[in-house]
Amino acid sequence: MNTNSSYLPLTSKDIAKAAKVSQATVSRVLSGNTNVQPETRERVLAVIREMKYRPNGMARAMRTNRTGNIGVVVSRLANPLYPEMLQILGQELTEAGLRMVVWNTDETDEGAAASAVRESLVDGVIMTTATSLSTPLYEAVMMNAPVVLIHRVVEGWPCDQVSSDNTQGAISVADYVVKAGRKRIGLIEGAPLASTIRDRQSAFRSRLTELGRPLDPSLVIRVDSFSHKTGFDAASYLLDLAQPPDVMFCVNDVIALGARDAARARGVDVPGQLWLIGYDDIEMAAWPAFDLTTVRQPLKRMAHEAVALLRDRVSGASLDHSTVCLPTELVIRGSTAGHRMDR
Amino acid sequence: MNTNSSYLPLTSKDIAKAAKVSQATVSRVLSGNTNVQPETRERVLAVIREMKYRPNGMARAMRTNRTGNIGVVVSRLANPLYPEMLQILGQELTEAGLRMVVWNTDETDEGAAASAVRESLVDGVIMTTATSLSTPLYEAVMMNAPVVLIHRVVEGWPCDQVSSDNTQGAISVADYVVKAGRKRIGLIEGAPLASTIRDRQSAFRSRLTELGRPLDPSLVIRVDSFSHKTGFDAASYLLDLAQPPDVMFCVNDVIALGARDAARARGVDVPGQLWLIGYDDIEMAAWPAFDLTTVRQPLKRMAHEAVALLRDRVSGASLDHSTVCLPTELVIRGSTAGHRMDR
DNA sequence: CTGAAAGCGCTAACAG
DNA sequence: CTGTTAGCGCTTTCAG
Repeated sequence: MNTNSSYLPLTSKDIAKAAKVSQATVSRVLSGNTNVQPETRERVLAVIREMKYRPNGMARAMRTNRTGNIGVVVSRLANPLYPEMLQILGQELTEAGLRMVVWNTDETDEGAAASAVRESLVDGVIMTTATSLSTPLYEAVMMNAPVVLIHRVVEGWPCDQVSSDNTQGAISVADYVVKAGRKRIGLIEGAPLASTIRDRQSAFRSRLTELGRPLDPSLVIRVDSFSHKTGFDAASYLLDLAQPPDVMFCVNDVIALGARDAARARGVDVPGQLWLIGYDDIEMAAWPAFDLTTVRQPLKRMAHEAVALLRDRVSGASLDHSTVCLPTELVIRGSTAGHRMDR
Repeated sequence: MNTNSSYLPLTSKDIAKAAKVSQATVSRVLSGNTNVQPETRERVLAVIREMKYRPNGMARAMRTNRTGNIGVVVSRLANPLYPEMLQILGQELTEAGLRMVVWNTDETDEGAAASAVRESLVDGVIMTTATSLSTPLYEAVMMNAPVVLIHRVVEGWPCDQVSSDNTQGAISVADYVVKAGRKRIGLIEGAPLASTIRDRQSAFRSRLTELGRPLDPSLVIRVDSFSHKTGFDAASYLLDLAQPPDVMFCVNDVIALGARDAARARGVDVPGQLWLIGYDDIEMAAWPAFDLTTVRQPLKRMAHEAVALLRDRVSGASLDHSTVCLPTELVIRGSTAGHRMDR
């Protein structure tokens, strides 16, 4: 006869009683670390199993001052880069025995995350979308809340920061494009608020200048947000110029995918008439429909690093603030090479 | 001189002392609900602001037996449907003042989520990937843990379930395809474990039979997982048949996108030579590169419903278990209509 | 090795 | 309206 179909708010006290030990002993076998006589431990464990007891996490959290929750702030999940980061961060956190609470902020309001750290609802925060305008977060950082910035970083903030080398990535694109002899170089850029975007476009510009091929301002267009549609529209504009570019560098992949579709819609052959280069190497970039040359960020390593840093900080090892910057890789695909997938 | 650059583990007691009131009064102004004299309240609030105090969430959670965390289980975020669901669920939860903790299970192990409810680390769980094989979750449900199933449902489980009408959706596809006079009807199906998939493919089959156009088994192929690649491969197989289908129904959009790319890679014109139909209406389905006819699930309404049900259950209104099933909509795009985006 | 006892910071009666 | 008083379920000394 199964009787536990109703509520069973068991506590360690109940277990103690049933196992004829003190409540403290139950606690000891649960934490596993302290010395308990093997027989006693077995007896207690048996009762726990028998009664299907689970310790109350909140009580433990309150006592230990640690929830095991890590907040992760991403921006609109519509940009496939963020789901990918979430997936990877989730894996890393799970492996570390932590839970991931997600805030999806539409380019604004990381206040919720900042509050949550300050209220001890999460042990720390991994921030993928920080900018110098992230005021509530900045305050949290100043109060020594465990925060690590990943992907986007903010110079001067006293916290751990993990990024990839966006400057180098953009330089490799500039070098590639010039070496390939492209003449009319287009750029679809964005607001220079995020460090990633800023570094990419400014490095791209200055490298081109260095190479004696400064960007023609009429071939540069700025989008105010990152989506397939804005990329589509921006690329359409450039393609409709009397003298359209023969290569476009897009500051991220979503933009580039939109641009690819704009070319498709106009019957512009890629890479025949137009080369297209993105940034991030999201999964879709490799799909035959896009087959996009792009710059890959080492997301896995970045996530791993970020989680490690955050754990150190949460556990109070008050080391200095690290700034790690990992190398990127130019991934050449059909949107710039000679062959084409399109019929 | 800013002195709070160091740790400040303030408690309501500290505020009480500074505001010359009892600690209980501080608690009262924080919860806002109980009667406090306006002047007192103001004084306390002033001190709180002044000292930048934030109440300790864990202590509150322990007292109220409510964390404000809701677990959401999704499967591999590589399927764009899940990020979309996460985004929408996140919005709904945020609006309800709740936090979203995410578990990304690769088609397995929702055990972590089940544990978390049982340990009171989350108030409830929204499950998007349940199947009859989800044992740990089933146990949690049997113990009355607040769980709601969304998207995929499992017949017979005593918990709230929110789905869309996959049967009707598939029927509308069958009707559409037959009415349009397609002759060789292909199907890319999956393992019938998830209710969504099972309902779609079985309804599609039986409707075709009803219409006197039973499915030709040689035009059916089953994939063992859902990704762009598996869709690509499955479609490639069908297209390489001596007599390939002139329409393919894919049990979800990711598969269909892969199929679209397979057609592209082979130079098969869509919709000229091949019609393509997916299911879910993920954001990318509308991109010009795919322009996919598909069936839309009312995700927003489903999420809203699920969160509402979960809140009721968490707050202990021990109503009966609801099963809501919302209508779907056939969205016709270029992959079946007369025009084409491809050059 | 184990039990007794003291709280973690808060909410919620219960008196005044 | 406000203060006093109990704990929530656990971890962690401190004795024995």
